[in-house]
Amino acid sequence: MLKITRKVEYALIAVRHLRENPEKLINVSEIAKIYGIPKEVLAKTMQKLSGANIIISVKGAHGGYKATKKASKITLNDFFEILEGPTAIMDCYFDSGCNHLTNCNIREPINKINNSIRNLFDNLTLADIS
Amino acid sequence: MLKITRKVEYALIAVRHLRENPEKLINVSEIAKIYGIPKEVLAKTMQKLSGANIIISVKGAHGGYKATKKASKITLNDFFEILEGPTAIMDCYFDSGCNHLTNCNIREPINKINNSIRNLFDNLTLADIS
DNA sequence: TTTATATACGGCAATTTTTGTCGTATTTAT
DNA sequence: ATAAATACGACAAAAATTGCCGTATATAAA
Repeated sequence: MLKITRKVEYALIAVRHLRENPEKLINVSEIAKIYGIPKEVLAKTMQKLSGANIIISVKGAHGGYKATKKASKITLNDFFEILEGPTAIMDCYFDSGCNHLTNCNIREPINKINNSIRNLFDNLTLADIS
Repeated sequence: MLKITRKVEYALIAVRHLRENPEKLINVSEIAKIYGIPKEVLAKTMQKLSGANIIISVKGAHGGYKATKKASKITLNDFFEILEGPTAIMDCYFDSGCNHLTNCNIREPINKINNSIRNLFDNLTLADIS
């Protein structure tokens, strides 16, 4: 529990790699090969990051990706939410229904914990892990 | 991602319930009914908590559980680890192998984040959520 | 203009993890 | 004895994650 997904792990690795090589345009295959990541999975993840302007894509032969200036300022919380949706240790925080529990006595403390975690990730940027 | 499991959720609910009723001995069926939790799942979880001396079990007819004094001082980190093992956002932190990535560039930052999260949960006790 | 190489995107299969169910044994109050 | 409770293990079902494939589009270079 409390794990990040491989998708996020791959994305962190890729962004760090791009930021370490700010000049070059680097393609998915290259990153996938270096770190032993399945190419297609990484590709889709990169597309999401590109859509969120964390990285820039160049199509066609000799194309690839490079990190944007914005990248360094992205918080981990934003990064996670771009890839995985809202950060919360329990879904009931964002669902109104909470259909499993007819009578919940821990919603408030859970929300406090959620806020603490979100606060933690709000204060870390991609620059902090690159 | 970054979710706690139902097992932990159920355990938090149950412990809070026991702590709200410190006099009585309360059985699994009762808690399961009140909160709409599958009895067998909760039962197994309670057994783990009992093994860790967070709650006391009394067998036989009119048996049940009640919270120990120790319970209030248990940190969330300990609580989570009793039920789910080590707290870490990536498994590679505890595995030595990390067989998926031949060349990892984010291990250090990940470890920092792990430490931050563990620090957060080390400073919250069951009393804080009861 | 053709070819090779790259991103973009959607669907689906395989795997892993989580969640829930069942059966049996043991303990204890009545 | 019987009923009600915990203790424990095995397995089934469901959900989430992870990986793979096919196709479309864009672009550099031959």
